[in-house]
Amino acid sequence: MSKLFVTERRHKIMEILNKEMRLTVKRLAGELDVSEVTLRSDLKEMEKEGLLRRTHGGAMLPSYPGEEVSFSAREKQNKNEKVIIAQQALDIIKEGQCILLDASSTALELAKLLKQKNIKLTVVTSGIYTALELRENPDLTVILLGGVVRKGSSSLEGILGSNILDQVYVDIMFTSGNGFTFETGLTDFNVYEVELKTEMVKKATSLVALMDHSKIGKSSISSFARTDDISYFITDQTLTKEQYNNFEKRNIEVLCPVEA
Amino acid sequence: MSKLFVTERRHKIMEILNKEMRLTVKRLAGELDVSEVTLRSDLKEMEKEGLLRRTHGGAMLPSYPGEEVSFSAREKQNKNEKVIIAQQALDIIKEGQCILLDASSTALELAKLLKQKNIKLTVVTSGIYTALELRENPDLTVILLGGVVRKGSSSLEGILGSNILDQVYVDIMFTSGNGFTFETGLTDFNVYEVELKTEMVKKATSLVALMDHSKIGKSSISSFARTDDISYFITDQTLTKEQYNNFEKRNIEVLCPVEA
DNA sequence: ACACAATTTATAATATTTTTTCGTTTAATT
DNA sequence: AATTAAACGAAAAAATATTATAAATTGTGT
Repeated sequence: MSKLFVTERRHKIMEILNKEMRLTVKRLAGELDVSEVTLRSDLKEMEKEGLLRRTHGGAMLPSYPGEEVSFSAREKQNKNEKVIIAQQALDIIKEGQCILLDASSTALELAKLLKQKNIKLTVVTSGIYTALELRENPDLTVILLGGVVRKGSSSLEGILGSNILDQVYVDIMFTSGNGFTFETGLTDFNVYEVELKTEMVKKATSLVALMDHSKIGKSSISSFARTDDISYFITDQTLTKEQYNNFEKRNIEVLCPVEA
Repeated sequence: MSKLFVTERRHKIMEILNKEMRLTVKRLAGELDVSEVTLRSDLKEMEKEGLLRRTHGGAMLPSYPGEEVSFSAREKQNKNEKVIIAQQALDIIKEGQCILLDASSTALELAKLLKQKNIKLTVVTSGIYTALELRENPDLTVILLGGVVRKGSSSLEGILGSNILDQVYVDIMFTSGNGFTFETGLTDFNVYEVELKTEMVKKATSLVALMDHSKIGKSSISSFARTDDISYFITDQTLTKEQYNNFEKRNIEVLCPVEA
């Protein structure tokens, strides 16, 4: 097998991990034919991005809410940022609309806020936990898309369930992702999830990106929306003038907290 | 079996403990293939986290002061009946099949058993918790149907998601319900859930009813399967000769526990 | 071809996990 | 209560895995 690029290798690691749910550094080294040191640095990076959980000797899929394991510290830390983003997103939503939420944790935060509101909405989502959260509020009609469910992901995957989308008219889609650059648009790493997200983006009249500042300037493996598709870009920190201008040039409305 | 990670091992310990309610260090050492010392340190840690209570030679589930015996006993009783039914259902399933599970708690028990098996299957379900349970096992391809999610129900409702069913070939459907009589067939009370179940029944090559004895002879508001649709009827108590003959007459195979 | 940067590897020092050993404690039995 | 076998805890030893650092490799641009 020819040498892989870093990105390709990490992609492969995720593939293996998704299939097997666990992996050892040793086996990986044999399989991918690189040194263990290299893989450890891969795994370290990937853990920082929340793609997996490191253990001695290997790595496992991260555990998600709903499982008995306690939340990782990282989850909790980023929560504030997600709430800040979700609160701003609320302002865009109007009574009676039909909105689409992906399975991201930011959209889950938005769902938690919606649960407490007195506003009639139809919400379509690909996130299982998002749906479970929203159903608590009887003002909301909650539709969960169908598809493949896999360990390590609370999202539905694949386009099996996308024909539900043909049966509803969607005003706004709220989505997050693993990275955003002006060139690549919104990107994510799970190919199957991206497959579904791409379909979701197509259906939405307007697209709202929910991206915390750490994701700006990064890009992941596969893209599910071009920059031109985006109508609103919501983030948790004030942007640089240059970034701001770039958004303005493309007619994208930016929402971020006012200067502290 | 390859060496487990610490996390995995402790997870397994909890699994065993939850099932057996008690465990000995010695047996664990044999089962998990690590030294007793290692396990003792595991148990010590886990006790600190409140996951279990240490004893000489082993560990037990922690007992909570306010535990109400009556309620939990009754719960368990009901659960046992479901487990008895689910275990019999297992025998019908063959490697490589595609099965359909509804959102009933009996089907959820079946899912829990399947989670522990080493058998490759495709499982399509309308139960959210059923899907979450099954995804833990990588041998299983889990497909969740889409649809409306409502408060108080962990089932998907309505036929929105039923076109996923057109894309898979289903060998067996396992379903429960609120009532069964020979005249009305299988019945349930939630009309929207029934709407989806009806579609599911149509798709399955063979239909297996999972009904505890208390439901036999009762009938609910709407029917989702005629008696003639049923291939197997699984229950938790021995039937009367009359009931048995009635099933036989219609060519329905009955599975129930052998006389005590 | 050269220098520069990025990536990967080798190696050695650390750190973690597991087992072994052994004296002590506990529980069961006489 | 004395005896005995099993279970325990502490600490050293062994086995693995990780990190840091420097060296080697590869790719890039000039």
